[in-house]
Amino acid sequence: MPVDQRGFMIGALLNLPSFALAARVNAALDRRGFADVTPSHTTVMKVLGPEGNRITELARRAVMTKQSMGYLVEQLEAAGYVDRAPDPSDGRATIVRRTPKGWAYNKAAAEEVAAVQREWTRLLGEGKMQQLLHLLLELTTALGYKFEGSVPDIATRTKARGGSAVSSRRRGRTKPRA
Amino acid sequence: MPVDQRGFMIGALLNLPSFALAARVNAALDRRGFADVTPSHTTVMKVLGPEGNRITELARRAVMTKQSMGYLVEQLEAAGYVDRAPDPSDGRATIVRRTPKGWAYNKAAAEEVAAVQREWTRLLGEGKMQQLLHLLLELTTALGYKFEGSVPDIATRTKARGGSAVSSRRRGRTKPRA
DNA sequence: CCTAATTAGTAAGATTGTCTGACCGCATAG
DNA sequence: CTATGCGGTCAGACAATCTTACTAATTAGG
Repeated sequence: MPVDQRGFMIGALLNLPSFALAARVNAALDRRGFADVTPSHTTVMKVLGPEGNRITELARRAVMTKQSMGYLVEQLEAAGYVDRAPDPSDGRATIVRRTPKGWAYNKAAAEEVAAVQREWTRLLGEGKMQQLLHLLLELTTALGYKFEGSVPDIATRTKARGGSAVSSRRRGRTKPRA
Repeated sequence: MPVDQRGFMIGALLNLPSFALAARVNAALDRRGFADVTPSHTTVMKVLGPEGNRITELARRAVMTKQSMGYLVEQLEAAGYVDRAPDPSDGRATIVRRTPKGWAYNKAAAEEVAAVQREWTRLLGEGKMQQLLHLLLELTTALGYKFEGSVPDIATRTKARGGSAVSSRRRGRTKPRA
């Protein structure tokens, strides 16, 4: 590619494979009987920890309002992927947890990502794929993400409200309270 | 991280930096006076070639319907980022092209991505960043993406309808025509 | 202990971006 | 020169967001 582009190549170079991977995995999960899980629901499943979490915590991790998260959780519950139990330590809170079906979804998703990773390993060669994974891990770690549980902890991410959820700002942050 | 996770690490390892980058760049562009460009509009600007393109072509590249693309282009035109000219070679078609303001946006976006890339280069070291970029370029090339113009040609991507745009399938592909 | 401030979650309503279906006008191939 | 196809718009539906406003439970400060 043109040399004068190298300075901002990182954008496309991260986005294109990321997008391709998501498309592949989503399509595969549809075929495997999880067609009722939309990309939005996938976001929820990604931030949902193995022991379950509160709505508010999920909303914070997914960088959306708790109302929006509540809406998505409601649908996931209706579809049988999660259930809600009262939090014994706090009467206001509910804990959202995976059901067996939710775990099956998780397993299937992990398998499909693994399948794509194997395919890409064939394309790139084992050594280069290992290098790539290692470098990406170093980058994500340097950016402050942690990989302790079965799911990356994105809770530490810079709040970024108004980073991805831009639209609202279009009409001027609404009025400063009546 | 746990070894048994390495098999599908690629998912998070691509997604997290990709997301972080997008958030950073969007926030910066907002501050620089482009707050009226939403993430959806950004998609359009990403697939819009330097010479301009037809709506249909843009829709195909962005993997969305031409109606949706028409809607976004309309807004970008109203906001002054693009204009529309009749295609001299085809009376039906219109060419969507960047205005000076559209080019300014492009320049600002490239600068911001470059700034993040420089920052990440400091975190990782020059050598490792070059390695990373090289490996990612190899991967995207192997996946069939091309980097000839100023914008990656994602036209060759597998159509993927029903990969990312899953929602519609939820209520069963609508009825098979009355 | 009370009261005030905070937090978890829900409710109601608006908005954005997307889709499908239906259409019009130009283009091109028999 | 007519039929079929393609570029684009219009109309209507809907999913996933957001904001504002609220209730109930918790925690902190006298």
